[in-house]
Amino acid sequence: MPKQVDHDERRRHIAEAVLRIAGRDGLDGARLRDVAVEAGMSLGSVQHYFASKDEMLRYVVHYLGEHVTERIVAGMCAPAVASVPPVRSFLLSMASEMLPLDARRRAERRAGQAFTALAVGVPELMEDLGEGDRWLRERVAELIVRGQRDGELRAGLDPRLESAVLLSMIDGLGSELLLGVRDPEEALAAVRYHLNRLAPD
Amino acid sequence: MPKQVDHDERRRHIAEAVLRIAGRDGLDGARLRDVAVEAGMSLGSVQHYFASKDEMLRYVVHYLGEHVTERIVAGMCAPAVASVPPVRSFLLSMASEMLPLDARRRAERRAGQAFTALAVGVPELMEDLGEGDRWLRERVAELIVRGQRDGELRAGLDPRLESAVLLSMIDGLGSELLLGVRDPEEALAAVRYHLNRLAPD
DNA sequence: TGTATTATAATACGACGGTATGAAAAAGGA
DNA sequence: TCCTTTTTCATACCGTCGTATTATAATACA
Repeated sequence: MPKQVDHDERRRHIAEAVLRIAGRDGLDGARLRDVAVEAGMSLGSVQHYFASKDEMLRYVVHYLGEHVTERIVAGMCAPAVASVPPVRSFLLSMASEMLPLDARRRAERRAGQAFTALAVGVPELMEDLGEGDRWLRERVAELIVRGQRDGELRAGLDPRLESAVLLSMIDGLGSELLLGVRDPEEALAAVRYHLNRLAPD
Repeated sequence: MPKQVDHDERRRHIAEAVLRIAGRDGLDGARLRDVAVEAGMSLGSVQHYFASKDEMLRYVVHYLGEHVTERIVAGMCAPAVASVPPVRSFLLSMASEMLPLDARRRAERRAGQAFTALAVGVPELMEDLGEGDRWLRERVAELIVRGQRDGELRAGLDPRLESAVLLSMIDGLGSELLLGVRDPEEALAAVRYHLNRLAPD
C-alpha cells in the first residue's frame, strides 16, 4: 500500500491558499499556479487533489460558507461567558465579527464577495452561500424574541423583519467598508445606534 | 477632412454593451470580442475607441457611476409631483429604485457589483464608485432633517446615522436579492417597516 | 526487500483573449 | 475628381492559463 495522506486536510490547505489569494488580489488573481505556490506545493499536486479548477472553486465556496458562519457563531458566544449577557451585546458582537474591520476579515469578505459574484446564476453555488444566511437569520430572529421576553427589547418589534433589517444593514456596511466609502467607526456607530433604538424607552 | 463621428457617443454605446454583458453573464463574460458583437461592430472598432481593455473598463465604471445616481434621483423626484409628498415616500421610491426588483435593475446591479469587486484596492476606481455614494448619503441626511422639520419624522433621530443605516440596509438587501437568499416582497417589507419606525408615535 | 500504489513534480499542449498591424472603405474639402 | 484623414475591419501574434502527460519519489504490505 502506498503513502497515506489525509486527502481532505490537503484540500482544506489548498482552500486556505485560495482564500488568501482571493482576499489579497481578488479571485481573478487565483491562478492555479499561484495557488500552488501559495500552498507550498507544485501545480501537479494541486491537480492531484482537484480534478479541475471549477471543482476546486466549488470546494472553496463550500469551505468558506462553513467557516464564516462558524466564526460568527464563535464571536456571538464569546461574550456569553461574562455574566448574563444582554441580547444586544450578542448582536453587537455578531456585527463586529461580520464587519471587515481588520485585515483578516477584509480578506475574508473580499474573497466572499468574489465568490458571491461568481455564484450569481449558478443555483448550486447560490444554495451553498445562501444556506448559512438563512440559518443566521433565524438565529437572530430567535435572539430578538428572547430579548423581548427578557424585556431587553421593545415588545412591538417584528422579530423576522428586525432580523432582516439588521443583517442587511451589516451586509451593506460590510460592502461599503470594503469599498472604502465608509469608515469603521461610523459603521460601528451605525450598528450601536440601531441596536439602541431596539431597547425599550 | 474625414468622416466625422461623435466619439463620446460611440464610447457610451460600447459602455452600454459592456453593461448588458456584465449584467447577463458577469464581468468575466465581457471579452473584447463579445463586446464588439454586442455593440454591433468589429473588434477593431472597439479598439479604435479604447486603447486598451483597462481603459474601457475604467470608462464604464465612470459611466455607470453617473447613470446610477442619475436614475436614483429621477426615481426620487417622480413621486414629488403628486401633491405634497412625505419624505418617507421619497425614501421608499429611492429604495425601490435601488433594489434589483426587475430584470433591468438586476443586470445593472450585477454589473455594479462586478465593477465594485474590480475596484477594491484601486484608488482611482474606488473614488469613482464612492463619489455618488457620499453624495447620496448627504441627500438622504438632508431629507431626514427636512422630515423632522415638517414633523414627518421623529425629532430624536440622528440624520447622519439614520442615513447610514438606511442606505446600508438597502445596499445589503440588494446584494441578498441578487443572490436569491431574500425575496423581493420581504425586502420591500423590511424597508417599509424600517421607514415606519422613523415616524413619530 | 521488493513491489504495487499513491503522492509529487516537471513539462508539454492547446485554446483563449488582449494587442498589434496593415489594408480597405468612407467622407469632407481642394 | 482626387487627396487626406478618420473609421472600420480582418487577421496575425503572443503571452497566459487550464489541462494532459509522463516521470520520479515515497511508503505500506507481502
